[in-house]
Amino acid sequence: MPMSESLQPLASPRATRSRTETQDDRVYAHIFDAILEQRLAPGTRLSEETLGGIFGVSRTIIRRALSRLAHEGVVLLRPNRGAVVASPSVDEARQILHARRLVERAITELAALHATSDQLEGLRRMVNEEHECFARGDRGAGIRLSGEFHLKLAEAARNAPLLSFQRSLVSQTSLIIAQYEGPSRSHCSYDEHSRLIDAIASRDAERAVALMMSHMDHIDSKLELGEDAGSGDLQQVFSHVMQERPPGRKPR
Amino acid sequence: MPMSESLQPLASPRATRSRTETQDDRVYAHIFDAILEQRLAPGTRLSEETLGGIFGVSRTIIRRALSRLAHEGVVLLRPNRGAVVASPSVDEARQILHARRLVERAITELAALHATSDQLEGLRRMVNEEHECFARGDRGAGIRLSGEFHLKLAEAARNAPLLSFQRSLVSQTSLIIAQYEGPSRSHCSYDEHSRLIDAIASRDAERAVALMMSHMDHIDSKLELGEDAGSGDLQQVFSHVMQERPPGRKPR
DNA sequence: GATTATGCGGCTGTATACAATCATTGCAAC
DNA sequence: GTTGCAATGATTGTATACAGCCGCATAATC
Repeated sequence: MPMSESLQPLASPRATRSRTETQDDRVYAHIFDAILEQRLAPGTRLSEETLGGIFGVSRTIIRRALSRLAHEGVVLLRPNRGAVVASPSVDEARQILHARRLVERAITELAALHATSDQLEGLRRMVNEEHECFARGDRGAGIRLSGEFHLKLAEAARNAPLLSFQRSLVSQTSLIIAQYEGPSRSHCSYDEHSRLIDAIASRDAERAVALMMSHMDHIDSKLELGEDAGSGDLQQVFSHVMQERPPGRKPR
Repeated sequence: MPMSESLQPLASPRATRSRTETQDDRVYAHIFDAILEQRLAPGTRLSEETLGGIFGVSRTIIRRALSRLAHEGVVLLRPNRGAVVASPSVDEARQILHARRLVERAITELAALHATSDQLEGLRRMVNEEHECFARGDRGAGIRLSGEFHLKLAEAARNAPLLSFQRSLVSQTSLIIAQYEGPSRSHCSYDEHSRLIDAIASRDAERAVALMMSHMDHIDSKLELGEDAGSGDLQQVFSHVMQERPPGRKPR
């Protein structure tokens, strides 16, 4: 089959993407978004052949996309056993959130130094978009946009390695939120993002960092990363190691 | 050709590697080490076919290895134009070193909390090995081992995302050292590493961090990241954008 | 003589065929 | 009824064939 142009599933998930993008980027982005928006639950198997069928490309492309996703930690690649959507354990979640605090602090400081007015404008637009998403109840897109806000901020910090690390942390955080968010669901108050931008715009690094840290506290407090001490629910305890299975499963 | 066992070039570059490791890892490690030990200079082209011939594997494997290396920033993957050994610009170098300070601080604090005596033992052994390398004048292996020390430390910090980020930063730092190190070449004093271990072993996080930061200062001071203001040497200025060429090149 | 076409060689991008591996299921033995 | 084993099916790991792109070199033109 010579690379049929058919089956092109929906246009690019979001508007802003280069025209020169290659196939892999398209596939990568689609799977990525699907995971972050929870259309693919943690633990879901990602068969190369199936995905190849869906996107109309060969396994080669899918494989590369999965490899990238694995590098970012949103997909787990088990040798000879295929790929699954990652489901961070409570301990992993703590590590990720800890790392993220460090990075967010650094990024905030740098952004307060280097952010251009264009970038600040872009950030404000993004907050509005995020606000709209939550207003109309699109939780998945909200989580994703909230993540993209932090990514845009990282861009403003002008430090490539930090940006790339942040990308991986934000992705994984989104996964954690999707997995562990408590019943409150009030959510990443766009208001916090908004005030953060104000502080950065006025070049007040200290205040910006303080806001960011309290923002992080907020996120942590909404998660239910219990004490991990025997919840009694086996299903829950082994969720990070369990395969997904069709509802009616037989024990043996 | 069914995967000829021939051409297996030298055993694994270092002793400690799992038996279950796949071909990939072997190729990856070889190229990685070659770059860090400067047997492959920045800018060198890495042809898939050539490498495949050398290691006796197909381009598929080489491609994966190169992709991993690109993720870590030691290889630059130019679409349709092949891979080259990365040569960080002065600005990129600064970003990397900045990020590294952040990470090293965090890692040092965590290591002071969590390092086990086994890990401390391993660190001390590593410092000795490093010492021997410099003693017998093996600069390449010295740089590599010095990097591995910082990686082992990151392991002791028990934070997977930080470890993986550190891996990428250390690799790139090695590249920077190889590229920009001044004439002094006195080098990453193993003594500093040694005293750092002492501080961590005595759980004195504050002192450990102070030592680490002065260690970072030391590294910075040995680099010649000039003011970047017209060094006059075009070759140098455009090194990050320039193709490598055989010595006898004609202008047009 | 300088500048722009054009053909050629080498290399990468993609798809696919084949081999190896793992998980599952059914059967036999205890 | 449970446990261990072997065949089977599905899925990934690897190699390779083919197509397309890039850059260089030669050749043609102004």
